[in-house]
Amino acid sequence: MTDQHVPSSIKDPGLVEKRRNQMIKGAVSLFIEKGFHKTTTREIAKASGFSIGTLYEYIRTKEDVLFLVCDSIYERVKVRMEQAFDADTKTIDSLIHAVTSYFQLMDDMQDEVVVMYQEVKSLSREAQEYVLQKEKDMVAMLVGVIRNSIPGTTSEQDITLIANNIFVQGQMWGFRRWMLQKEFTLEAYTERQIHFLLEGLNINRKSIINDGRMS
Amino acid sequence: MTDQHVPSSIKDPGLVEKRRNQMIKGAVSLFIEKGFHKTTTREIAKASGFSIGTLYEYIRTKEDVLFLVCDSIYERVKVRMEQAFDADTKTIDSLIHAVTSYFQLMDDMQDEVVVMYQEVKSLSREAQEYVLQKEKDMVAMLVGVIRNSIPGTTSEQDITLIANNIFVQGQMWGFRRWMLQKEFTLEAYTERQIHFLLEGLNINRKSIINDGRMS
Amino acid sequence: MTDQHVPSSIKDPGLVEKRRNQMIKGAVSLFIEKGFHKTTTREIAKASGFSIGTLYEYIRTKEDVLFLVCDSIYERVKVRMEQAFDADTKTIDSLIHAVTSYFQLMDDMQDEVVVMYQEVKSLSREAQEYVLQKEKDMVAMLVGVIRNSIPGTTSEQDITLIANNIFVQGQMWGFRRWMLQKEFTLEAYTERQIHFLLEGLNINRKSIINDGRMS
Amino acid sequence: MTDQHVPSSIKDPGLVEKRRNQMIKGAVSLFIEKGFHKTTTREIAKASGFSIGTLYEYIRTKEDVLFLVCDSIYERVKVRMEQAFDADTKTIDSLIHAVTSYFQLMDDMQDEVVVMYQEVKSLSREAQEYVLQKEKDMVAMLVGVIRNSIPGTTSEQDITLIANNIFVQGQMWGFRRWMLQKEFTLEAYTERQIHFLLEGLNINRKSIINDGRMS
DNA sequence: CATGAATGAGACTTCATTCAT
DNA sequence: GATGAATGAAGTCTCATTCAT
Repeated sequence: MTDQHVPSSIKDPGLVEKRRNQMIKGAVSLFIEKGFHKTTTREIAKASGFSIGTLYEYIRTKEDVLFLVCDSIYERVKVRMEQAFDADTKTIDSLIHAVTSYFQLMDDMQDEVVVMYQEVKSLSREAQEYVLQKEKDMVAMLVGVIRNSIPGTTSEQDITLIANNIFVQGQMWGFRRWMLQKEFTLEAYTERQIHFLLEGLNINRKSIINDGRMS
Repeated sequence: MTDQHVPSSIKDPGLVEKRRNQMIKGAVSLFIEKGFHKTTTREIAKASGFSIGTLYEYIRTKEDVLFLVCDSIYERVKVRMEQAFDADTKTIDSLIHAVTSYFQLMDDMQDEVVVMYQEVKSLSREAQEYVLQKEKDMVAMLVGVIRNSIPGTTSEQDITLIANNIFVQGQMWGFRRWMLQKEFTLEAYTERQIHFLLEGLNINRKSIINDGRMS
Repeated sequence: MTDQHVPSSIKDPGLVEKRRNQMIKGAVSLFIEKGFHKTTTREIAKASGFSIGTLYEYIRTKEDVLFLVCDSIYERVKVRMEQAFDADTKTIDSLIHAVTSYFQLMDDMQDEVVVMYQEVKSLSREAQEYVLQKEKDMVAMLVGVIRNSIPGTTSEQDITLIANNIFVQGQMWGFRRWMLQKEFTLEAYTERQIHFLLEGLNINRKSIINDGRMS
Repeated sequence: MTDQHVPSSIKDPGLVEKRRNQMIKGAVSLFIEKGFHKTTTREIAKASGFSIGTLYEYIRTKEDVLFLVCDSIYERVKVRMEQAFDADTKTIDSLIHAVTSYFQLMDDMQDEVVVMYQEVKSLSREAQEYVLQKEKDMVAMLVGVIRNSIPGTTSEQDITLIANNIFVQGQMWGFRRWMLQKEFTLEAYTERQIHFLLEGLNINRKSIINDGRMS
């Protein structure tokens, strides 16, 4: 869907979406490689496969590219989280599944996620608040899963804290890869984090063996 | 001590240290306010209390300022961690004390820590590796405390994981302040994180009441 | 009549004229509002009611638009001057009538006239000479009226000078509106200028009351 | 005197004045040659004898150059008018002298004056109002001379009108040079305009021969 | 040692013009 | 004939860095 937050001079919405996707794809890899500030608009244009003039038909400002990139990453993460979290079962397994899926997702998109968190501060206050909301939505999803899966005695505050812990543990798999990915496979990392999570909640998990791998 | 990694044309080491401290102090607040890339060298010079010409007597490039700033923050964090972790006691209380002290430290220096992690990627590869080593040292300190404090049956891998978790939980207090610091006081945050930590380790903590507040 | 000085790729002369009239109308108001240089061709196209592609079917360059605009203004001024100056009577009243009509005209078209004189220098030398000729024609018309209306003892040089004075006094009503139109109504301005004109020529004007208002 | 309306990053006011004078000199000739919009900042820098970077140490914006140029021209005109108008004598000769001097001035500075009036509209509203005030001051000077020199029966309105007429007649010597300077010498032009001026005022001037030429 | 004026590479952005549909 | 997406030359302005004083 065409992002209505960044106006374009091009009228055809389908074209706008297509070109912006090219743009995001090109920009993400550049941002991963050298960061937002060291990437020039000409490089973005070239990596997107069109001229600098064309680039500016689809955005107003270099910062718009960053916004589009961040928004797209958030969106992709969110969509995949929604897919993974839709289990109706209210068992501990659905929490295990959610965490496993989320960690897998953070592994798949680690470059994007790392870049996004490093550069988001370069957005305008407005734009930052916009993406912050998406972040809150995602934490809320995690909160929902946890609340459904564990004994009702846990306080809302504790649930929030645990959700944040899980959220950040997913991110740290990417941010601290130089340490963690030398010591753990993703599977081992996931297993141990879930272990401590459940122990922390005093849940006598039968088995973590039959957790599903997410699609 | 004068940082030997950044050469200066000035001979007097005492002067170099003095000027660099002025510089770091000025630069940190600018970086916190507007980030490294949006801060100009002129602004740094002015905030440091001397001219642009003088600034360049004490550094070679703008990146040197960032390095000095990151290094200084790491150093301050490390020093305070060493002070807090020097307990010889091998009890669970020393872990509790260490975590509490560390979280307090992360609260005190949250602006600096946030800035440092956001900008460190702008350093050269060399410089990044240099500061990464400090990061590893700090995690190692945490590993040491944990290993000393808990039953010997815990695997080294688990200890590493727990150290990383604690480390990141300290950082997230600053990074996610917009969420956490609305829901928790530092004390409550600390208490609950320690609670889940010990539960996760199946430690039947007597009391967390007598944890020391660090200096 | 289609202006043959600016070629068009469109064959149908009626259409060319129609489109160019739309174009001139749109462009004039833009030029009045923001000047030639700050007006973009896209804005001209939009104000004209067609697309940028279509605009370029009827002109070759942006400068052509300016030429068309200047030419159109000159033409409109000239036509109205011809209507007002066609009196055959060789009396002082026809001079009074001519000046009155001309000032009225300059009042009606002050925006256009101001814009034209401010932007004409942006035309090519050729185009400037072309419109300069129209200017000369208009002064010549004034010269004709003066020569016919006043005693034959006045030198040709003086007549030229007076024609230029009148010409410029008409323009200054628009150019210096911030001063003159605060102090004078158009009627008062006209009356006093004619007064000094006739006094300067030592003409014992009977009455200025019966000067005609032009259509 | 350093123009306080355009801030500079250079601290030494003497240097600012010196460099700005270079700048104005270079810019005026470029503006005369090709107009403000077709002159690039790089050309201005080169014509001023310094680099583009240095240019921007002394101004914020290209428009600042135009403002400095217009202000400087106005100031030079005003200073010379003050010198020429300072006569205390309340005779018709002082009017004659003033007009003669003013026309001479407009002849000397015709290029500058023409450029200034053509480009002043590109200034911001603020800046336009600032220079407009100088224009008003100059007209007021003319008004003062006229009021002192002619019989007291003339109305203030008429004096204003005459002052504006003289003012514009000076300008038109430059603006309409393609016509006037082919037909008149400056002396003849001056003589005939003064002739009509005095006749218009019904002043029986003794002789215009002994009018002073201004410095 | 300190200063700050000078430099110019290079960044972002605009916009007149073209041309395939 | 009409459209509007694509182009890229060129413009304004910034800022890290140098060096004469």
